[in-house]
Amino acid sequence: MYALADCNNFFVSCERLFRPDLNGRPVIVLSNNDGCAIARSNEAKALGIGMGAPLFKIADIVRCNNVAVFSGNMALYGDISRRVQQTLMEFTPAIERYSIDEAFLDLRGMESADFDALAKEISRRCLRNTGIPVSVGIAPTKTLAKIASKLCKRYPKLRGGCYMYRAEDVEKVLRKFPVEDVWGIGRRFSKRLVELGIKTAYDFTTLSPEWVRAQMSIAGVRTWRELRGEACIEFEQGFQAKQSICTSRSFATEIYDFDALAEQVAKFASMTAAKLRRQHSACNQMTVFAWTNRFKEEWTSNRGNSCVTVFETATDSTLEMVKASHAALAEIFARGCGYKKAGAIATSIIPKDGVQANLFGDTDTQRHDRLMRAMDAINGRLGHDSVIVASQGFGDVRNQHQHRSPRYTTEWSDLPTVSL
DNA sequence: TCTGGGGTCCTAGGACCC
DNA sequence: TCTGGGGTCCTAGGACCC
Repeated sequence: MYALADCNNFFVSCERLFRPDLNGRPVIVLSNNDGCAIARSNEAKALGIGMGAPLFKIADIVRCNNVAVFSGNMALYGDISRRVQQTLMEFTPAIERYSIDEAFLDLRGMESADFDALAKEISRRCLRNTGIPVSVGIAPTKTLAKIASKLCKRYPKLRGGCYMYRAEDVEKVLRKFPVEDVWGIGRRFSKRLVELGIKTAYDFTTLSPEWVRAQMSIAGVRTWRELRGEACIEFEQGFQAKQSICTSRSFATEIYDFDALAEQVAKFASMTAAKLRRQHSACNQMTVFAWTNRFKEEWTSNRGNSCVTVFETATDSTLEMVKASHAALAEIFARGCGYKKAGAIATSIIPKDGVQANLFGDTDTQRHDRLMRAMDAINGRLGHDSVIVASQGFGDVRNQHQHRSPRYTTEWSDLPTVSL
């Protein structure tokens, strides 16, 4: 059996921890630049605010219904997420952290347990320890556990825990479960399936595996088998190094100036390098991209561009990556273009201790390593961006966060920024 | 006026090799 | 005049997830 623990409306629940007055009121949390609603309380969902709805399109609903609005506060959410996970660890060390608000638990070996009681107890203890409401589904496959946890949200009677295993019960649930809500069946395929009359998860399980394979490739077959009770999505415990690392942002206003954009891109490359070092990796390649505003007609003929840099030797050096980002941007930058979003992606990632030295390289890797260690140590103690590469610039922040709550649980003390 | 950020996996097709 | 077969690797694009 697998359990899925899914935090309800997670970002909203985090904000409410410190603002209990908001219980019962519609609340939303916004994406970067206060762009879209990316978390909604049940009250906000009931008002018809969709996932990803742009703020300007729901401005009237927000105003007329006294919706509480927050900018995303990832420092807070990350910390609360860690605390929820700590509570989950009280039940088993076999935990797969699937996202900031979801984790799978591997319950194999606990067959004698009363799983329905266990599901409810996990939920109860998470709420008690952290204040976050959590839906816990237990089932023989990950895909079914996801469905079981969704049932908890739909039926408060379940008290946060749902154990689903008997074939006839599963079938009863699947017959009513919309195919588009199944984990692994996204917008594209569910549209096609519904057009073919495949409306529920149960309908999907009645298709032939050959048809599913041909139409939806092996990922589709995996979902098909999981719904039929055959576990075939692996449980991934412990730390997994990322195979690609991306840092990107949209800008509040379009950037036309090369130097201004180069500063932003330098910042992204620098953040990507720091993330690489945090997981003890180095990358062989970096992609720099700069896109125009995809919602604006005038840019349909010029969507922007991207450029791949291949390093002679795999690197995690901020200096090298910032330098490369500048050169890459120079390759793709077009005068007269209004850039709305840019980023830097590290790919072809390998463990840092497996880096092959390059016979002909002229970078003094050991000096870079020492410098990066010092930089990370200072930034770790004094707050990130205490020491930066000068080409990142000191320009004002180009993002909007009008509704940011305090970083209640992780605030750095008010140390001054140190420039070296 | 205003539209997020960060990932994974699979497949098809081209380049290249012998 | 005639122009193979089999394999690997890489990349771009598309699907999915939160």
